[in-house]
Amino acid sequence: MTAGETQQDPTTEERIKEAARKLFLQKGYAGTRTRDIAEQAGINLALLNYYFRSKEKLFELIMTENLQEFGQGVIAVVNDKSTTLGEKFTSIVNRYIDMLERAPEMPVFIFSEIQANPERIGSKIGVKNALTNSFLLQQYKEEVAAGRAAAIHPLHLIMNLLGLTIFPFIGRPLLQYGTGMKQEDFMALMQERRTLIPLWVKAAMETRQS
Amino acid sequence: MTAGETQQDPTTEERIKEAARKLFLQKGYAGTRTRDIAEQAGINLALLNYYFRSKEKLFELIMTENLQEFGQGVIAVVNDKSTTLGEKFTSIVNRYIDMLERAPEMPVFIFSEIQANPERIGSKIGVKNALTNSFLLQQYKEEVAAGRAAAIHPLHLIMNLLGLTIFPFIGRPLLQYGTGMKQEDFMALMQERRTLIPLWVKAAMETRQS
DNA sequence: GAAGTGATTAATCATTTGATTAAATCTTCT
DNA sequence: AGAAGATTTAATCAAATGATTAATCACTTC
Repeated sequence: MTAGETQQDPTTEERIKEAARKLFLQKGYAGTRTRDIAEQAGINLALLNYYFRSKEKLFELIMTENLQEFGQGVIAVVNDKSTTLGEKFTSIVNRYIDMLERAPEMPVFIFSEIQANPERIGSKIGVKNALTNSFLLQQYKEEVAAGRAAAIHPLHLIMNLLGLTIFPFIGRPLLQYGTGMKQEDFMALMQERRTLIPLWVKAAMETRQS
Repeated sequence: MTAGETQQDPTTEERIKEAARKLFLQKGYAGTRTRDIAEQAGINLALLNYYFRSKEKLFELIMTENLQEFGQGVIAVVNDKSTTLGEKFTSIVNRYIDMLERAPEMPVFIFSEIQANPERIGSKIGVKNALTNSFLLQQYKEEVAAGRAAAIHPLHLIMNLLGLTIFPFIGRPLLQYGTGMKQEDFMALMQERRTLIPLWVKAAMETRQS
């Protein structure tokens, strides 16, 4: 099994990691028992410690990967010199919606773990000042200078983009319950938002306080 | 101590509830130890069970109150016959920002508990179909009929309003870290959003796909 | 001031939970 | 086949944790 695994059944180590990812994302660190992970992975409890030393270590691995993936949603885009501001909006929205279709629990997982244990996270975050020096910011400033955008704090833009995109997934259970909407209808709305959100963010960028 | 407590020191029962609220909101159900609650409240561990029977019961109390308060952010507003659509937007935004200044951890708490344990919540939610029959919805339909709003699904509007308002608080630790921004600067942005968000939501409402 | 009642405490219980150990099984190489 | 090393298992440990109990304390009532 050692090397060159092209589409083989997953290694025991991978099975554990997969099970851990699923349960941690759903139940959080404190809400997940190592025994649940073992059962989910179909392995003996001791194997978890054999491969990953401890629950804590396994969690840190999962958390780091998720923070990484989550951060890439913006980082990979904001410094692209070859795209317009509007194209960046579209790209970020699409990246996040793609991601959230695969792992809708990710945002709640990340934000709740940060809220519960801010100190534990610190080191693992790679977004430090990713926005303040970005090319996106520069492009926005040009828009403002040219009078095509209102001079609001650029963090408003980022909040708008992420809030409009990510929040529906965070609030989905409640929103769905509050409207009696079915799963597939909800997902259809998310598809509409791929094109709507960039338009809205641009419109917001041009809105001036009267 | 029995009755007529006007601004007295809180009852033991209240102290426990306050401590529980604080810790549950921050750490979640699974992450909170009854001993932590007791310590935080400055009481003996047994008193928690004396007053509230069990951790579970105490949690349900806190959760119900929070869901209630969170739901009132929209429910109390959407059926007001005396306000315009725009006034409703402003009212909802201000209500949530007020709420989130008091309890910024509330959204993450609510959504993560729902995600971790959807079945336990079900009964406690009072937002069932609160939106589908609301007066706000009717007002929006009139705007569409009059050609003053684009004919998008009204849930988009709600998502926009809540996403723009609530998400910044959910993502605050990450956003703050990612920009190196200080606490008070962040809060200043939230004050700006009180007036900006209603404008943006209205602008979005009028945006048509080209 | 004794009895009664609710509030509070220290001590303890039973279970859960993360982790470890020692033995068993499987794999690989010769 | 058999030694060597990696993987897996069942059993067990120690600490943490939710809950209970029996005793003590504080206050009221008669």
